[in-house]
Formats: sequence, C-alpha cells, structure tokens
Amino acid sequence: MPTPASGKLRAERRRRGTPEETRDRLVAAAAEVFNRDGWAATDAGRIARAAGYAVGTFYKHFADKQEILLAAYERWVDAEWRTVEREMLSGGPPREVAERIVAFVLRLHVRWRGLRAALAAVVASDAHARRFHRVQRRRQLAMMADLRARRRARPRAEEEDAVLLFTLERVCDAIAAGELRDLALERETTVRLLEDQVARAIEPG
Amino acid sequence: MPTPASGKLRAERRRRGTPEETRDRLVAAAAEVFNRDGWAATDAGRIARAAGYAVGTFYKHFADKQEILLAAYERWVDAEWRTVEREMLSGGPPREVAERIVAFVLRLHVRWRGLRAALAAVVASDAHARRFHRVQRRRQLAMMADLRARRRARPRAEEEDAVLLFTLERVCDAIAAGELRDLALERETTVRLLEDQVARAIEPG
Amino acid sequence: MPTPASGKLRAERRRRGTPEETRDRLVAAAAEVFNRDGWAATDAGRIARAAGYAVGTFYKHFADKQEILLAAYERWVDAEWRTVEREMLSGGPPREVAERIVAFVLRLHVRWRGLRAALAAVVASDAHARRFHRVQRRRQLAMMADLRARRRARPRAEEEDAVLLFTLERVCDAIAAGELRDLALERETTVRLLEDQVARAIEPG
Amino acid sequence: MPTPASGKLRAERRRRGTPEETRDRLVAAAAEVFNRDGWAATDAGRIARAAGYAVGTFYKHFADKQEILLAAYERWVDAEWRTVEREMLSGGPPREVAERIVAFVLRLHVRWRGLRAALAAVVASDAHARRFHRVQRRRQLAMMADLRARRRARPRAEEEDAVLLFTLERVCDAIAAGELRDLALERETTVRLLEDQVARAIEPG
DNA sequence: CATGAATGAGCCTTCATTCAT
DNA sequence: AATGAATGAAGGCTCATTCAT
Repeated sequence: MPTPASGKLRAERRRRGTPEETRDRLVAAAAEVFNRDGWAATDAGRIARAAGYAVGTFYKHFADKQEILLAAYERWVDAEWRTVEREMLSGGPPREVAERIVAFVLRLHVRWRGLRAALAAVVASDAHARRFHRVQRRRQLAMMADLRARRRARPRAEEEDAVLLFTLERVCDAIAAGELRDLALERETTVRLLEDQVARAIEPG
Repeated sequence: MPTPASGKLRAERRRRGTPEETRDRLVAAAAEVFNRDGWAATDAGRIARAAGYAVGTFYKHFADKQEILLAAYERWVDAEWRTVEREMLSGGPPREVAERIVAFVLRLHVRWRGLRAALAAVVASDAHARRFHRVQRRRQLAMMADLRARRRARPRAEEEDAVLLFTLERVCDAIAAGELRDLALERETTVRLLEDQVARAIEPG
Repeated sequence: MPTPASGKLRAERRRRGTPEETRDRLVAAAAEVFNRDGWAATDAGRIARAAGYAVGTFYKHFADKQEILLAAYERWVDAEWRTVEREMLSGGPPREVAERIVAFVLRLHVRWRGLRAALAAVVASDAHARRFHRVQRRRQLAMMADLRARRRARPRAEEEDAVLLFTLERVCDAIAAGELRDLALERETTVRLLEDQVARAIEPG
Repeated sequence: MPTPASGKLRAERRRRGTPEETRDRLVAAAAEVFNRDGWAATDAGRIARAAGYAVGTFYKHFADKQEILLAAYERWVDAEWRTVEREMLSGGPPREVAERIVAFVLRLHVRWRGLRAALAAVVASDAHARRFHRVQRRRQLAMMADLRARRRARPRAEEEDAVLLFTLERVCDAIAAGELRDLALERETTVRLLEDQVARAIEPG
C-alpha cells in the first residue's frame, strides 16, 4: 500500500547566503533598531527579526547584545566618520572647511542620536565597551592633529583639540536631542559659534 | 484564596520614623546606589536595603525606579548647584571666580558621575525625565545670565552661554570618566582651558 | 546593564513540540489545576509546571491567568457540552431522555466543579469574562429550544427554559459541592425532581 | 531654662467609642466595600479606611479579611432575611405571599449581589466558610418548612423545598447580574414563574 | 483603643540565551 | 546555516499582617 509519506510538505529552508552577508544584515538592522528604540528596549530577537532572521541566528554570530552594538557603532558611524575625514582634508579657506566639518558632524549626530545614546549607556557601565570607545576618540584626535598639520595651522596643545572635540560632540548631541529648541535658542547662531571655534583651530599660523 | 497565613516572626524591625525621614533616607541611598552601580544594575529592592528598609517601603514612597532617580538628581545635584551659585556670586577677579566655578563643577561631576550617567540613560528614553532635565538646564542658563549681569560683563548671545555650559559639562564628564587619562592628556592644562572660557565670559565689558 | 551571563547549564530540556501541542498541554493542565486548586491559588507558574513547562512558556501562549481560564473553560466544558447535546437529541421517551440529560449535566458539574467556581469568580469581576460567559449561556438556551422543537414539545416561553437551566445548574452545583449531603437530603430524590422538570419540558404537546 | 516641651502639639487621639461600636462600623463598611469591589479587590486597609479607622484597628477586631466577610454576610444579609421571614409568615392568599417573598428575595440579591459573589468565592475554597454557609442554608430550609406547616400546605419532601430555594437563589442572582437582560429575556415573565413555584409550595393541601 | 510605617513572601512578567530539529 | 520553542533567573510590584508608638 503506497504510504503517502512523500506527499508531506517539506518546510522551505531559508537560504540567506554567506555568513558574512548574514552578519552584515544583522549589524545593519541592529544599528537601526538601537538607534530607533534605544539600548534597553532592544532585544536580540527584535534585531534578528528586523534583519529577517530568527533569534537563534543572532546568537550564531554574536555573543550578546553588547557585541553587536559595538559592531554596529564601529561599522556604521565609523563609515560616516571616514567620509567626514575625507571632506575635512579637502582644501579651501578655513571658514568653508569649518562649515563643512560642523555640518557633517551635526548630521552624523542627528542621524545616529539613538545609537550614540545606546553606546553611552553601555560605555558608562562596561569596561570593554569603554576601551572600544577610547579607541574611537583617539582616532578623532589623530585626525584633528593630522588636519591641522596639513593646513600648517599654528601648533597648539592637544588638550585644546580635545576640548574642541568634546564641545562639538556635546553641542551636536544637544541639537540632535532637541535641547536647543526646548531652550528657545537659535540653532543657526549656535552652529555659527561652533564653526568659529573650528575655523580658529585650523587657520594657518 | 491568598494564603492568608504568611505572617513570619522577625527579630528586629526598624524604629519607625516620619514618612519624610524615610523618604529622605531612600533618596539619599538611591543617589549613592545609582551613582555606584548605574541605572540598569539598580533595582528598587537594592535601594530599599541600602537605606535600611524592605522593598515594600520603597513602593510606599515612590512609584518606580525612575521617580526616585529624578528625586535623587534633583535633591543632591541641586543642593550642590546652589553651592556653586553662591560661590559664583561672591566677588573677586574674573580669573579667581572662573577657577572656583570650574573646580566646583568638576568636583560635582566627579562625585556624581554615575548618577549623571543614570540620568542620561533615562533622559534618552523617557519624555517625562526629559522635561525634568530641561528645567534644570534652563535654571543653569538663567544663573549664568544673572551672574554675568551682576558682574557687568559685556553682553553676549544666550547661545554663547549655552555652548559654554555644554563644554563645561562635557569636559568635566570626560575628566570624571577618566577619558583624559586614557588619552594621555593633561588634566591641569585642560582645566586651565575651561577656566579661560569661563573667565572670558564673566570679565567686565 | 542587565547581567548578561545568567546562562546556566541544565540537565534536560523538554522535547520541542509544535506551538499547538504546547498550547493544548497548557490548557489541559490549567483546567485540572484550576479545577483542583481554585482561581486564587493558581498562578501561571503552577500551570506551566503542571504541563511540564517553565513559566516563560506560559507567557508565550497566554497573556495571563484569565485568558487561559477562559480557554480551558471553553475547550473542556464545551467539549463535554457537545456530548450532552448529542445525547439529548437522540430519541426515546421523555423520561429516559430527561434521565440522560440530568445524569450528564450532573456528571459535568461534579467533574468540573472547581473550574466552574473559578470561572464564576472571574465572571463576577471582569467584563470580558462576563461577555464570554453570556455566549455560553445563549448556546445552552438555543440548544434547549432546538431540542424541544425536534421533539414537538408544546411551545413555552423562553423564560421557562431559562429558569429550568438555572435550576439544573444550581442544583447540580449544590450536589457537586456536597451541599445536599451536608443538609442530610437525598441525592436520588433530588435528581428525580430535576428529571421531572426536564421531562415536563420536552414531552410532546 | 524653660524647655518649651509643653508647647509640643499632642496628636489628637481619636476616641471612637466602645469596641462594639468600632466593630459595628467595620462590619458595615466591609459589607459595602465587598459588595462594591468584590473579594479580591478589597483589602483590610480599604475596609478600615472606609469605616474611618486605620489598618491596625482592623486587625484588632478581626483575624483577617475572611472573618469580617463572614461577619458582614451574617449580620447584614441575615438582618434582611429576618425581615423576609416576618413577611412570609404574615397571612394572605398564597399568590400574594409568593409575590412578597419573591420580591423580597430578589431585592436582597440585587442589593447584595457583590457581597454574595465575594462569599461564593470564599466558600468555594475554604472549609470554614463553607461550614458557615451551610448553617445559613439550613436556616432557610427550616424557615420554609415552618412556613409551610403554619399554612397547612400539603406536605412534601424536604428535597422539593431545597430545589425551590436553589432555583429562587440562582434566578435572582441571574437577574441581579443582568444575565436576563443580556439574554433578552423578560424579567417580569421570569419573576412570575418564580412566584408560581413559590405559590404552589405554600398553598394549602 | 488607635495608628500607620514597615515588612517580605510571593505572584506577575520579561528577556537573554540555549539547543533540538 | 537557520530556526524558534523552551528556559528560568531576576526584577517589578502588591498586600496581608505586625508592632512600636
């Protein structure tokens, strides 16, 4: 008697490609989800689903939430920083360069405001994340020094660059978070102030 | 039916106090615990125990973790800000006042670094906390304007004060978090830079 | 940060099944546990464990205790009611049919006495459960009307059927709860009285 | 030095009267609160406050929630039952007496619907409450028998009276709970049916 | 007698993580 | 490689009850 076993439907097995592609998709999804929902509200399952996978797949590629957050931060924000870097090194009068730099950094902070907040939450409480974070900062400082050297700006203490970077970062965060608007301050004026500081840093000695 | 016989004999019970005393102790404990362990690692039970109470007592006084965090932030940081305010308004040459201000703000950020990080985590994800946070910010700006007016400093856009506040805050946070040390930058030099900015802001027009 | 290393090695894990199987097992277990221990003494964890699962699994399938109680009531009691329905519609002299009906209903109430009490507790205090409960009642009335029509019983007001249903239900509950025994009344005699009422309702006009 | 200790305000100590008065107020409040909010939603504190006392006072007078529920049920419903009893024994044609009885019982069930539901929840799961409940039932039966004897009704099995009582109770509960309305049945017609059964029970042999 | 602050067991619920399929 | 059912530790919160005042 012909058992109709062969008539059984085989569950379509998903074939999503190479491990690298999967990893990429997960990281990209994580960046977006963390950025939108924040650190606490994001769980591995949500990231996986956002990337088109199941939870299990997530843990095949990452040890935990934090690992993928760091990867996302590195990959995406980093990629954009490289763009910033390139733009910064292009020629032009200090004022124009300063405008481009501030505009870029601000765009970056607005775009990845949530992701940055998530990173801050992790960095505040985890040593490994902190180490990772410091590396990024050092790169920024080096980039700044390099920029100033190329433009033959008058030399100044690295501490000055650091303070400038912190200022840039903090004010951009504030703008991104809507603090300025809430305080009834003008964004244009504020941006101009940042541009002044940057221009002063890179004008030739 | 709820097992109505869960009564258990206990050795000692805390001497009953006024609700205000209890609330105060809880808030004080919360400030310390949040500051030490961070937002996520702190739960109501831990705060209650740190204050010498049981969980239930916590919920008699606060709806949840966030409420007490806001209360702690308001009470403690606020208290210290009042000190800062007083010092700021005392006389003296701009340079000396600037030194005192920076020293105070820095001390504040070092002391309450963890608490500030906890607040930041909440502010990033909760509208109510955000509103509360904005109020604090506005007070700072007002204080700044007041200070400048009393010292007959030359007038300048509120945006300039805001940028200065952000810079002060961010750099102090960085110092408190050990970022400077990790970047092999000198704390003294950096502090001097902050003092310059503050002094410039308050020197008579 | 949430302690992300709470993973613990366990000896065995239940063989994974389809969600439907799991749901079924949970509902079956819930029916038994509610029936045995009552509404208040039953919690989600207990139901899960009774079904051979962990708490988390419960919440994968049901929002809360009430939802599974309604599901349990619907599935089990309902299943048995369908049996009753079938028996009722089988032919035979009124007296015999009445005997079968009363016997069935009584058996039902004895078997699911605790479950019914749990449902009553919920129905008394929750509007959604109440709505659900009314649907069941309407089905009973419809069934009764249908039965009477098929047997060409003399027509009577729906209110008469309703009173009969309430009587049947309440007396069966009393018997199930042991009230009759406590009151030193004879079960046989009482059952006979119920049969009389039912027989009168279905005898041909 | 005159320490102003005597100037301290003494907290007005509440003088609410004799223990009996306190107990009475608590029981009265409990009846209302249970009736309004149900068993689970009512806690000792709420009852105490409703009576104008603090929690502690509650536990001075009652061991727990259940004890006061039983007391409330006994006192209030019982009081009204005595009224019913009196009315029942008054003379008149069976039909009129039946009308009065049904009207009274129905009023009772409507008025104390929530309290009855609370009692049912407890009775379903606690042996002591169950015993208490049985005593009430026995009194009802005795009352019924007495009534029938005085009216020289034709004798019938106690089981018949029991079934009548259950019917009366259940249908009145249904009306009180709005079941009839939800089923689109007529209250008047239904009440008439109950009156018929009662009249038949008490008409002279 | 009256108070109400304090307690803490215990239920509810989430979610990071594992692993059999 | 991918799946997703299952897990259970852990935190959130309530409320019956006690007892120092």
